[in-house]
Amino acid sequence: MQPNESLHLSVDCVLFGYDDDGLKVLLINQKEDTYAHAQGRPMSQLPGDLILIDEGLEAAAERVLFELTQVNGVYLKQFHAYGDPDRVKDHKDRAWLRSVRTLPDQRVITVGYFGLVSLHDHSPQPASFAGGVSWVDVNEVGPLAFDHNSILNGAIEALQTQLETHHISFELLPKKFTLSQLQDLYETVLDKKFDKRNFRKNVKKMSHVVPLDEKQQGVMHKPAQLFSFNPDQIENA
Amino acid sequence: MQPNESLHLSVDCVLFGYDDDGLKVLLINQKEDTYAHAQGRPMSQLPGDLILIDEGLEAAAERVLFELTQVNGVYLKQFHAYGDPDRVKDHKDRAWLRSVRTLPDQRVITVGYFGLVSLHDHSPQPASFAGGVSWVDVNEVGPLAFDHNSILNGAIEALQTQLETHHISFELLPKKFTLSQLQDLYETVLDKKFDKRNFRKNVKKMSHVVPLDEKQQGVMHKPAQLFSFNPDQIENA
DNA sequence: CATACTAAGTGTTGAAAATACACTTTTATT
DNA sequence: AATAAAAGTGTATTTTCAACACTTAGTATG
Repeated sequence: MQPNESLHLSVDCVLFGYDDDGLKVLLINQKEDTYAHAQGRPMSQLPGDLILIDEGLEAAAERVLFELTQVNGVYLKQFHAYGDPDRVKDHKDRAWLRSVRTLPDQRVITVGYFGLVSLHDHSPQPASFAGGVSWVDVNEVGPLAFDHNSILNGAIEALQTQLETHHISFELLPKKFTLSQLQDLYETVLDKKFDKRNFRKNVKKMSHVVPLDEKQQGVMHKPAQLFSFNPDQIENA
Repeated sequence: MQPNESLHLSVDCVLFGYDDDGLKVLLINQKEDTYAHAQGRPMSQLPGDLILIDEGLEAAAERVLFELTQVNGVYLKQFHAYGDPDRVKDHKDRAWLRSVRTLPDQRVITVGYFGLVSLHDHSPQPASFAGGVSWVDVNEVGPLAFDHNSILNGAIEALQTQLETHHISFELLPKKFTLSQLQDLYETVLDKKFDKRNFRKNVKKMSHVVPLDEKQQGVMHKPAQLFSFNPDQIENA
């Protein structure tokens, strides 16, 4: 039983951002100049980094996210660990690795976390070191570095199942929202349509969705009633 | 961003075994003599080990399982990674660590897998190196080493949700089984009762459960019809 | 001030699924 | 032949899910 002398561990964060425009994921664009004298082309990738030696996994995910988005206290959930021995060995990824890692040939196991933010009210300001940072519609994500496309897919699946089993929708919505916004969210994330009346019937049964004494403003149609989530009623079990 | 020079990664396997007697989990009893000249008492723990430097996570889980049970090709599923920096620092666990690890102070992150076997027909022969190995009823598990009690709980939860969403029950049953055995399995794992007639109605709708031209033998009551699973009909999605 | 535009909001009906419930049958044993 | 033990079976009720179209409240425009 030989020990694993030399093996690195990282976290990768799939940060989902939602607004009326759709579901986005935060991607990092590798710096162009990394590739000035190397083969390969800059690609996008998920925000991730090696964990610190005394840092918990969730703490690492929070730190990486904060460093990249300045956002704190978002919903974060581990969904899968990726440990293929060759997952960072692909030719296309070597130039970038050489530019940022002291030991670019080292095997890296990564633990995937997905995070949820609303792009409505607190729009996170992506800190732009290490190349650009951008929100990309989940349906328009091109090829990513490493195995990040499968990590993204794993995160999307995890988000979908959790949206149906846990009460997490409010993490993606503004504090005050309309029922149409809530329905759009479900339709976007689960990629299916719901009947408006049936959807509203179900919402009325959810004790954690509470109507406010307030209406939408500045819209050129019948203003919708606003709702919010009652944190006391949310069982996150 | 200091790198994680020195950090170990292991897999821990929660191997569930099922028979008419209940749901068991495979535990390893730490060797008594490890503690001859040390404080602390021998405890039970989950089978787990450091992964090899070129080994995938799932491959590592398969290897550990094979080394401990001689069983190959069992259903194995990753469910969670545990990375608390102090998870192997507890006083009670130090004597054992010193006896088996070259670097007992090293932080270890572990990835949990759960596995399923039927104790009915192929009863795995626990290889008995590293102390005894035993099947313990999941409801009678005492305090385990490290954070293995929470890992076990995580595995039980994962098993429960997967039993309801995926078709995995046959992994825990003999190739030929009765509907009462199937129902008992569901009741044991999910810890709730089902109505016999309604349960059977539901089973009849499952195209992957097929009746055989064969009956139970040697029972002193009406012999039950035997069923088996049709692998072609099982969508593991 | 009337009209048009836009999305909000609202109930009912039929079909399907889930639940509750008790007696008869088949085999082995004595 | 009687008994014991679990297998096997059907119906009625309740609940949930699915399909479906018009009216309302506000803003903008002529």
